[in-house]
Amino acid sequence: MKHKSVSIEEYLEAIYKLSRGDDLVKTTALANYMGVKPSSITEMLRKLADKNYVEYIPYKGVKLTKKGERLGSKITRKHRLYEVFLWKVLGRRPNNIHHEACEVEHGVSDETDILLCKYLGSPAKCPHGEVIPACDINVSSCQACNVELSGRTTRKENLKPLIWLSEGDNAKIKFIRGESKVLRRLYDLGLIPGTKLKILRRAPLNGPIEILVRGSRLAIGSDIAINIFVSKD
Amino acid sequence: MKHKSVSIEEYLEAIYKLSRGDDLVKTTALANYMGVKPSSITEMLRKLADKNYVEYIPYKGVKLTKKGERLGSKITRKHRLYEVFLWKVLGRRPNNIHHEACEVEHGVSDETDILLCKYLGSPAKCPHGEVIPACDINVSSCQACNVELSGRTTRKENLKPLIWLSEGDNAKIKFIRGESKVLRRLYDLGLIPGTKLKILRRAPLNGPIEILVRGSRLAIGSDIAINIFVSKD
DNA sequence: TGTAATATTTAGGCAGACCTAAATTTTTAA
DNA sequence: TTAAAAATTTAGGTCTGCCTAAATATTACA
Repeated sequence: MKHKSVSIEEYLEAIYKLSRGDDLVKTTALANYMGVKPSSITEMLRKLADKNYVEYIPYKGVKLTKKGERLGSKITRKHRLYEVFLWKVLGRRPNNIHHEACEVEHGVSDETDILLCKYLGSPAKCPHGEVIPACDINVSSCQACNVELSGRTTRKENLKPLIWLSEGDNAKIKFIRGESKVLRRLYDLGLIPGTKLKILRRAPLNGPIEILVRGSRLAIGSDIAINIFVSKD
Repeated sequence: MKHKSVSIEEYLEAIYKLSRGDDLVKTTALANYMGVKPSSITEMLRKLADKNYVEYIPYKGVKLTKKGERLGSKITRKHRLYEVFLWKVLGRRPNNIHHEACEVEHGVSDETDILLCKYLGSPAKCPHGEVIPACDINVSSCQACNVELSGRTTRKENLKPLIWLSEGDNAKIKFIRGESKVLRRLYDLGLIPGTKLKILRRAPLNGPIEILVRGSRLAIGSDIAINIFVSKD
């Protein structure tokens, strides 16, 4: 591998955003989002498919592979962490910072990603309210990350935020983000890494999510649910 | 103007670094520094000259115009401030961070530059010991910058750090960087913005600099001199 | 001073990421 | 169900920044 392509990362980030990791994304949607002509999208999708970042069905749409989702969510994460930095640390207003984050995100290293995340207190959302994806260190909580500093490995699975699941989905908790009080609160509810659950009902627009855990119903607010990352089964 | 070119900024940064703003830089020196073939350098220098960023004399070398120096020093500044951030705030080791700063520098906005500078306490050097160029806000000290938050204008002149001058040079102090104690210390020595001076003797390698101010000799350490920015006359 | 070594530029190509215009497929709705 | 509309892809360019090889200018030193 010689020189990582910034535009490949931009495409993956866009597809990640428009698909939430699931649905097929259409050429025109991408073209509008990225501000290029549809024909340029087609061309690039071919290239992404060649490199195994996406599954591309001509005329139908495109969706990320595991590999593409891994990179797409990583770039998205760097973008949003940098936005949080500009906002919380430097005091910038949330408008006007998106563009800067777009330019910088491709240059931020994985190491900076992790250190910045800790420095910012493992934030859950960017200044515009979007979920910050989980890191890819193989830990089950941010607390664990604070303890073992070296000898880190990488997660094999791509995790989804619980709040992205649909009614009826089954999943297993894999990672809990945030300060120790988040972890404790979830522990009290019996929601720890390894716990299996099913989505029963989703209130619209940031309302609570009803889930089934070990046979009993539970409603959790979106402010806490945003810190729960799962693997769908 | 449509889309600012990252590589133009990289060339200007390299020329700035290799020339310290003064001397002619040779094609081969640039080629080695930038890791491209000399023929690519020639081609780019032509383009830079067209855009009035450099004065290019074929077979002889190249040097920055005012405009080129302004941009070259600005990029260098962003690069080094970002390095200080990685080093002092995130705790990264100085080695291995240069590359990341190179990638990110072009995306850092002027506004972030200023806020980051304040946040870091107006640092004088990057982790590798290189001088961080002055900002281009039209103030005579960092203290002034803290006071007037809006209605800022831009300096018309490009300033040089005092420590870059040679024996015999005459100059005028235009800007003093750093916390209030730096300003006070220099004030006690009679070195305030507007003061004219002449370089009498430079000790090698970060030794003190002897200057002539209002008829009397004065020796200032390089740790303090690094915060004095002048216009050569 | 003249010639070999070195530095630099010129000429001609290539790859990436975009574009327009034309062709084709899919969708919509009469 | 089918024709018009919309979406998508194909074909053929452009522009940027790099490369190699060949030509030319400069420098070094015998």
